[in-house]
Amino acid sequence: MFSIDKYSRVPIYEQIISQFEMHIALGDLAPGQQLPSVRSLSVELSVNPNTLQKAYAELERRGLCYAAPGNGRFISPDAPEKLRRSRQALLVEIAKTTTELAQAGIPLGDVLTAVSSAYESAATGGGRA
Amino acid sequence: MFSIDKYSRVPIYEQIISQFEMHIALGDLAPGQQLPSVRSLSVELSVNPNTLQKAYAELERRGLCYAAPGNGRFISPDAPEKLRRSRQALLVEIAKTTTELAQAGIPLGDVLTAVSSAYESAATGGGRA
Amino acid sequence: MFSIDKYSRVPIYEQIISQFEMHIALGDLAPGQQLPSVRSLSVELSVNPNTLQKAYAELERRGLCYAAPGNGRFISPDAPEKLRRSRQALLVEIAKTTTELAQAGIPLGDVLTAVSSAYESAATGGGRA
Amino acid sequence: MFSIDKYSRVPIYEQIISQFEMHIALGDLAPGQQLPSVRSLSVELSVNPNTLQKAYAELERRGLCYAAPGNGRFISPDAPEKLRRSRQALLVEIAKTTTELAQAGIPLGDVLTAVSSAYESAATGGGRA
DNA sequence: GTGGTCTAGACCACA
DNA sequence: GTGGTCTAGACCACA
Repeated sequence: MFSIDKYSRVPIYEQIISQFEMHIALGDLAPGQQLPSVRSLSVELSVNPNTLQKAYAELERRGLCYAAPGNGRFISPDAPEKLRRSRQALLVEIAKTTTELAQAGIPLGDVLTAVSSAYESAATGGGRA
Repeated sequence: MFSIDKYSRVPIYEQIISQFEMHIALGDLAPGQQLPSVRSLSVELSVNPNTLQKAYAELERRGLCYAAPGNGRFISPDAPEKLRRSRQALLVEIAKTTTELAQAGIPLGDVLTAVSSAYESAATGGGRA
Repeated sequence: MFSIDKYSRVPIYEQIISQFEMHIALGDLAPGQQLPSVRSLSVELSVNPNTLQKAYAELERRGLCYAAPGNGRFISPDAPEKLRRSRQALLVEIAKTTTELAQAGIPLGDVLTAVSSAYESAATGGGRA
Repeated sequence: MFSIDKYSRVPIYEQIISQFEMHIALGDLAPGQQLPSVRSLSVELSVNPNTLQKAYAELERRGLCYAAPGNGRFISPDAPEKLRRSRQALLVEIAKTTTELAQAGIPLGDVLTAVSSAYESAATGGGRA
């Protein structure tokens, strides 16, 4: 369910967060469902438990899961909703910035180039590239 | 010095902002120079004073001019530099947002579509549409 | 949740902005939560919709909320963080401006007077004055 | 008329600019008056001619003096006016930032401390400190 | 229903 | 005269 690229420039805990978010968005992980424990997943992914702890803490901070001490960690009831909204917020934000760039007279080509290259850096992280 | 298209889909106050920025960039409006008063320009352009106030407030927020109530409004001493810097800042900002979108799993195509369409709306405005 | 003093010298829209920021800082308004609509809140506070629109637009500009036209307005996912960062940024900004004032030869006393009086105007507003 | 502190953290060319501005503000240097040549002043102050050239270029960029090639350099007719305006702009700016800090709930004491310490750093530059 | 823009016009403070 | 705020109310796009 998860795959980590240890050689990517994208930090491992961010890779984990992204993948959890993706699985929540796709419905593979539904509200109420239990997440794998830090220990079991750290073994499965050959990742340091601290790294996983950091990823889980961030997911919690984002309200996507919650911990029931002694029982484990579960997907929040409104996790899919939260995800949808934060994507929407990001798209609104990029549209606004684009408007200002257009007003400032920056050519569309320059903007698209900036966006594409930022996307590439974030997505690949250049494992082999 | 200014021309407004009342039938454009680009809001009037944004048209005014763009044109002021252009004149500052070109040096037609130099630091220290006085801007036309809200009332006089509103008459000249046949635009409501409130609309002009909104445009002027945004220019001021961007640090391009400042108001001396009772005396008028003036181009900031460092307006040309602010203009250059804000372009840089906008490109940095759009790169950051793009990174977050990438991490959220939004396909590059969707991002580029959003950017292009926001750019189009800002730039054209379609006189007759 | 909100209280407006119509007789304060602090503009109504600034009172609204401050109170929203406070509620976000305190966590009363959490990321993703929907804000009251322009119209409903304008009725509740007996304030013109335009005035509220102005306050909401500024909150949005500060990245604390975003609008989904037709759906409503929501607290940004990273609003609490934005709030913290903007405080830092403001302190950095005031330091920069102070440096320029010092270089321009303005006495420290004049600067402190200007700052104090601006602070007073913003904070008090003098209900009965 | 000029005094340079070679051990200050404030760059020498900035010290020179500040002092020219001060003399213009006080009227010691009136519009139309000729500035000392780069060479003569560099000898008088025991400063590298390049440093002086940099200061003069900046004064020119700010519209406070102009070069008449072959004849020397002169204070601009509107130099005092320019100075007054840029000070005004800075004071307006610091008032605005202060207002935002007040709105954000930063105590006045913190703001005054930040301003004072920034002023100190700029003014003294800590020759001996 | 939601947000966004614009006009018309009053009123205030400041100089 | 200058800028700034506010109300009242129309109208648009979007869903």
